[in-house]
Amino acid sequence: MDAEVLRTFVTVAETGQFQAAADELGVSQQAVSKRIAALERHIEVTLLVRTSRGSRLNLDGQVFLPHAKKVLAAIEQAEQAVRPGSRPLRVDVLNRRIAPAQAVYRFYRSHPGTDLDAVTLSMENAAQAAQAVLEGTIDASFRALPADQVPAGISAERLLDAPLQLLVGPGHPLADAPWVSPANLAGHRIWIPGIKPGTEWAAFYQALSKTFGLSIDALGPNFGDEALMDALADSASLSTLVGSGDRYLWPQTHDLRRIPLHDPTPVYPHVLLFRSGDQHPMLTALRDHLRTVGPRTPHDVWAPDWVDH
Amino acid sequence: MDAEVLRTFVTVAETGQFQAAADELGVSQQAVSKRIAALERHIEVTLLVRTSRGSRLNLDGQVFLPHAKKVLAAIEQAEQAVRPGSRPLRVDVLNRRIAPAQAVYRFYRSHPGTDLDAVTLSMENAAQAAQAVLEGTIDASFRALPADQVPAGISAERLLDAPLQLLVGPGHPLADAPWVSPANLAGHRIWIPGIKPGTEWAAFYQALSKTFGLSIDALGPNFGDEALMDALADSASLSTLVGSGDRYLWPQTHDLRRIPLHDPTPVYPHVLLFRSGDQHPMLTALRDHLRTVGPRTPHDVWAPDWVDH
DNA sequence: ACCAGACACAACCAATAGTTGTGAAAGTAG
DNA sequence: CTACTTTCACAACTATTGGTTGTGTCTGGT
Repeated sequence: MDAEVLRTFVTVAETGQFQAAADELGVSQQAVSKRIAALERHIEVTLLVRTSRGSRLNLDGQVFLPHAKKVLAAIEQAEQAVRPGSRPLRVDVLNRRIAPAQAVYRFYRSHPGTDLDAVTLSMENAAQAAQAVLEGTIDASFRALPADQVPAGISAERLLDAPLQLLVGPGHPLADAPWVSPANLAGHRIWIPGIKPGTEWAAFYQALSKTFGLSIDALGPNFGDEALMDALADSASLSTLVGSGDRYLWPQTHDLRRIPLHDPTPVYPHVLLFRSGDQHPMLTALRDHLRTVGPRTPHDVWAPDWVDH
Repeated sequence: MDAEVLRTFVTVAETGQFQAAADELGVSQQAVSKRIAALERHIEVTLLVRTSRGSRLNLDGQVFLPHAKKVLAAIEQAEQAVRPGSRPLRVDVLNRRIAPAQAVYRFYRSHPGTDLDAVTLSMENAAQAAQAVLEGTIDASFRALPADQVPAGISAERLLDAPLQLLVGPGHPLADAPWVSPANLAGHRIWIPGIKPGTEWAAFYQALSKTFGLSIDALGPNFGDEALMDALADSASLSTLVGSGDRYLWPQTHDLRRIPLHDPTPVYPHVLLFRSGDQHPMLTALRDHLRTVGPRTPHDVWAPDWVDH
């Protein structure tokens, strides 16, 4: 039972002759004859009355015709359902609080009619996220995956740089500085709780530390934002690093200060991972959008050298 | 897009591995692999994630699976729809007033749950009815078709003999006879209006006339039963021939007499025409029924020699 | 490190579906 | 009534497809 055979039958039924159906389908009349014969042999019922001036449906043919059309419609629907763009693009935004989620949300707002799922995978590290993309669990993921770890079949495009800012309590020496260079953070205690070893976060902060000679304490479990903010507010020496994108997400209840970093500006580089050759129009639009909006700070930016080549 | 391919996909999706699906479908693992690959190539989307411990559906596969099942269900339905017996048997009973209609009705009553359409075709003659059967417009027809005119592909079985009776007015010489031999009708005026030339009726009455030396006036249009009954009631010499099966259908308003014919009993032989090899269970049941009920008068019966060999 | 399980690739073979050429049947025109 | 046209079917051939077996690669477990 082949779609082409059913299509042939429907065409013959509608045109009333084999030759016309053959022309319409772009095959020879004999091929149509064979297909119909095969169909009739398969269902063990003759469907058409052949005369010397065309063919008409008999009773069984009249019964079968709507069913054949229904099958064809179902096939059409099935093919449609998996056509690129007919289901929402599923993007892993890492964490709803930070830059990728905001970027995707802005994209969603600026593209009316888009259908898009922003999800947060509980993936340990970027490699696992890449695997999830490859396996089709999600369509794309914002991660900081080292270029040499991008698996075959996955494309990676650095599309979103999130500048880091220093977050300190009111008693911190840098509390009133307009900005600070990362090099000048050497010696300061920087606490970034909840970074798991082996993740791209760990690698990122390790690279940052090494480049600027910092001592970042990025171990231990995630104690929650409240605990961190409490600690910052109480301490005259403790600081942490946050993405500038999540500005409004940190409650102002603790009178914490955000100090921009410049000269250079360390950015957390978000690489969009997606299946190579994925034709989903929403994916193309998202990439175009991010490339156009240009969230990547153009000059005097630092990022780990293992991103992008 | 082939049913077998979709079935394979569904099986793989449900078993979780190619090998198990292959076993279930009775083909090799490689064949399953090829089929899935062909399907994915056709819809230009990968549906399954292959791992070393089986295969799982990806997002597109999950979307596609119910559609594939729906297509298979539609195919199943389509095949079911034309399976012998899934639609009512369509029998041409020639004329609702006479023997075939009654026989079919009795069959219908004695077979609960049967689904059957008794129709009256406006066919000029038996050959056309046979053609209609052949073309599948109807499934069977009760006719008196000469055996040598049965077209290829049609089977004919004489299943119903309708004995003729003489219908006369009260003033007719035979009005009070308990029965009469057809040979004794020679010389009597017999009027059977509405017989068209070239039909099996005309041939039947012609054969009857010739055999018993009768003079049957079977020409002219059908004036309607009322006109015929009026004429019979008024005349002391006019008679007509009717089937015994339609006994109760002739109103008794005219005080007409029915005289049975015997020695021999002329019967109108109904041959059931149907497509050779038709598997419709209702058709088989109808034939069995008629053969068992045995409407064919067993002895001393006359019928034209061109029926049944 | 090795083995077992799972899927893909390659080579080969049989069956299928297409092609062209031709024929029979039946309606149509001269 | 014959010749022509149209329609579908059949036959022979070919190309493609879909199946098989044999083998390879990858991965997870022992």
